[in-house]
Amino acid sequence: MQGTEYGDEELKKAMTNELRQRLLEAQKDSRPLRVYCGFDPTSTDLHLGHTIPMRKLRQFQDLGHDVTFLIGSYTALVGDPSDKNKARPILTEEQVAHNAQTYAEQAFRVLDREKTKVRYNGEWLSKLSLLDLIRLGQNFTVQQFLVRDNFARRFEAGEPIFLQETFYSLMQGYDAVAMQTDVQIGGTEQLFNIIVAGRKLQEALGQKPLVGITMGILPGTDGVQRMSKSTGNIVPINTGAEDMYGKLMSIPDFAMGKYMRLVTRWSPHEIEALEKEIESGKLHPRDAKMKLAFEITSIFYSVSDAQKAQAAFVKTFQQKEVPDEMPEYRLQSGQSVLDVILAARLAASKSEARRLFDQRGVRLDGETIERGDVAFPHPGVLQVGKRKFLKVK
RNA sequence: GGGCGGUUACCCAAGUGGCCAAAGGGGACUGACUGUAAAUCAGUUGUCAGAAGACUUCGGAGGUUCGAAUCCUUCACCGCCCA
Repeated sequence: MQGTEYGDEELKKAMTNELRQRLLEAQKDSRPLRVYCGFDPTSTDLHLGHTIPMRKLRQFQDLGHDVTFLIGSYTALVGDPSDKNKARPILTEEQVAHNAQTYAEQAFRVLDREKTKVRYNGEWLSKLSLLDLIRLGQNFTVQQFLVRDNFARRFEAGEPIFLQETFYSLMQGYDAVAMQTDVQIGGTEQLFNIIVAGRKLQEALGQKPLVGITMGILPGTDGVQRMSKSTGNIVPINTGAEDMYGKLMSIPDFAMGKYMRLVTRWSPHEIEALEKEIESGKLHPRDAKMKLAFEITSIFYSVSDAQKAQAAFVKTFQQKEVPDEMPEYRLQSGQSVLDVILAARLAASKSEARRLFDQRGVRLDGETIERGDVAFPHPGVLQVGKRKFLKVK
């Protein structure tokens, strides 16, 4: 149960026991457990935070269980209140469809394509009638929802709680019913949806309530706030090995433990051993972080990609040399340095580019260029900031 | 339906007629240093202009004023209380 978090010891014990029992039963009946985790396609990029439950799915998969990657095509229309302190904007069906496609592809960086069922919850949710929905709702009271931490906080703070947000839990609970789920995985913020809604509906509809596994929350690159696109601290999956490696090297030292526990394939013993080595001074924190970055990068890319990324990192940031590979740009006559930076999109606007000059962040073959409005001196390697390189020919 | 309060830049959040391109925090970016794109320290963070300055921005539209994010009207959305 590495990386799980329930916020309540009793619950953790209960779920651990139930899972154990369920595994035994399944073994006796020689059938795999039906395990799923739902992802709402609310953006186009999956990031490391998303992959935590995905990796738990993968573990089940590797143990021979029946894993479903559920795309919340319908729930995304409603918007999950769980991971926000305010309601999410509601997406259109087109947006959802588009995002859903990109999600499934990215998911296979973690999951075994052959063994994974990809389903959309619109499959069954779209068929529910109003009466069905009412019947589902009869299993819950408003008070039960108000107790939920996320709602309680917003209620206290006088922030909006939309009625449709309560449907969200019902819908997710119904997913569990529709798939006759044995085990559901999600982040800790899914506790209510999984443990309350899912289990309760299953029981009400004559199914055995699922075992909920809730995973700890991964902080973003700032090390503190939850990884999320809107706080701008994500490590996207489809970002390329080098960028992923670099972004991981930029997490604060104190966040390494969480990343090791939640994202790597390392065992608890290995992690403890590493941490001891760091503490005793035997292992340099930087080297530990490099191991971490290497491990995580190689999960999503290949080992050789990770090696390349590491080599490039060492070269550019530790030895401050020019990387082997970089985009090229063909200089046109009459272009100033500023023109080149804009044309190659190394800065978002002229003002931003100017600031970079003022801050002494622009170099050509190692020589700082003080102003942007001069003609491009000569072909060479243009460096903008720490990590943007351009071979100008 | 009535009363009151709110809508500010990437996010959170101050600002209630000129000193506001708009405090503060987060994020992001740059530099120094280093142990790394960590930590720490310093700086930057609307656009355009070499500087002076100009232009656009504070939910939308209109208005008052020499001058508005700040006042008025109206529209939209949200919260609270009452029904």
